[in-house]
Amino acid sequence: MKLGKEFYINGEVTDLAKELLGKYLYVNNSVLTAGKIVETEAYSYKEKACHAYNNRFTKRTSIMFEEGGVAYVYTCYGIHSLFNIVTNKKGIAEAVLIRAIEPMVGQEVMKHRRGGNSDIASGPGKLTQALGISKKHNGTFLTEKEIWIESGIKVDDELIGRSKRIGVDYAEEDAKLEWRFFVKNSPFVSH
DNA sequence: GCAATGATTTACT
DNA sequence: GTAAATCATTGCC
Repeated sequence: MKLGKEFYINGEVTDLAKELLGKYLYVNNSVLTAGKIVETEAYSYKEKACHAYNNRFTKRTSIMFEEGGVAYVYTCYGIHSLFNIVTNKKGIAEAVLIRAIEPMVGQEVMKHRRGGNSDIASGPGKLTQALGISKKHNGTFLTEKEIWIESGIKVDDELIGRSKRIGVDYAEEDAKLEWRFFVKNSPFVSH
């Protein structure tokens, strides 16, 4: 069942990041592809690792201030597109980064998009490549029919791992926040 | 206009 | 384990 807007608007961003584990991410751009979310990270205007830290409002971050339920896609290291889900109410800049999925639908297409590599979506840049997500999806409503989330299996609390976020060492004390969530023992989380 | 720098991946030693 | 690839965004001049 497709998640409605209310899911993205209510609740703490860290709780949402955790709840997204086990749900299904669908992308339909000419071909339908989907996977189970197995790794996420939370970002908030309250901490330094976030692009919109301290309500920093630029052309890029403006999308994070929108109402929850839209996609925030941006380019990292000039090469990779990273896919985030904007959460919370309009004016509150928070988002969940999707870091890894377990391929479920359209695996052959995803593998082909990844250059035949069987390591399909174990990382934020890999996942967008496999699903065909690019910057043109920035601002896409997840309540529409191009990208959406469906409720999946509930991941048992005991199977949810928690750690510091990846690649945010520059964020000083906020780099220590344990805002990364992943499914324990899953071979599909990032390396 | 210009220089600095990543919410990464890949290939190599 | 380490390093190169590679460019949009940002902030400052």
